[in-house]
Amino acid sequence: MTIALPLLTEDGTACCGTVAGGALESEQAERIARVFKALGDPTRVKLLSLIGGSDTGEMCICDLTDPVGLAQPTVSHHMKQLVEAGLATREQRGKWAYFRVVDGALQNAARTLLPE
Amino acid sequence: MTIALPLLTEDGTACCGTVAGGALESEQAERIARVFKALGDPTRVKLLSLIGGSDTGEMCICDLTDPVGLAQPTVSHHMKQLVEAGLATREQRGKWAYFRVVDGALQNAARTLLPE
DNA sequence: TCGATACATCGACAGATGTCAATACGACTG
DNA sequence: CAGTCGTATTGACATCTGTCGATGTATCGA
Repeated sequence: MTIALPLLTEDGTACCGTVAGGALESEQAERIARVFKALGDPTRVKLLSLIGGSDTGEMCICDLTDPVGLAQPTVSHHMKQLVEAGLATREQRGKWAYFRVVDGALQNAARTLLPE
Repeated sequence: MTIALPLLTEDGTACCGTVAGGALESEQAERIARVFKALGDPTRVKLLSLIGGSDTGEMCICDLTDPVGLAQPTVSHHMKQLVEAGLATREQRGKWAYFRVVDGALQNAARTLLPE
């Protein structure tokens, strides 16, 4: 199964820019910043760690509201941010929406901070 | 219950041992988010890549305003954010303020995203 | 000493962000 | 079908953020 890599561009040449690898084009900087912006909120960091640390690897909103101590709409809002950043996926099963951490997404984000 | 949470494990100190309470989790989540918040702006990502990719490894504000296309106070503001996040250092030499990327800071940030 | 240069800070502003209550929507259940 | 449950959306609000012009501060050169 192939997963979209939010940090990588489609064109082969200017692909894979890293923060540590020299001057970045604006487009690459924006792409990189978009992911880290999603990681720039303590609630979202906690949400990702909760989901990724769960035994099944997936959690629904109702299981997340209590640990983070925020209202349901707020948690829903944060999860939407994470999904749009390519860090989480949403799957509806019955009444529940199950969220997972996208496999490899955090590794890809980390890679943009390391020297090439 | 103690879970190995890649995002919440401290690199050196007080790692994942006795205190896996919620309060400590929040504190670590905040510390992690603070760094990524600084990386969550395309201008700051570009600034870091410019400085880190320069031949001397350091640049002054006057050399940074043109590449990012923003006014001097704005660049100064962004560099302050990066310094406060621990990602850059500032050194005054004569009229100029030279900024460097903190050695190992990006690697440490990356490590908080990787599995233990 | 005077002017120029490099930078930080201030004040202001528009826009983004995090939060919640209220509400709407969809799916199950009786 | 009616009601309940889990989520998403909306609207509202306070706060934060990015940006710039104007101004203050320190340093250097003439």
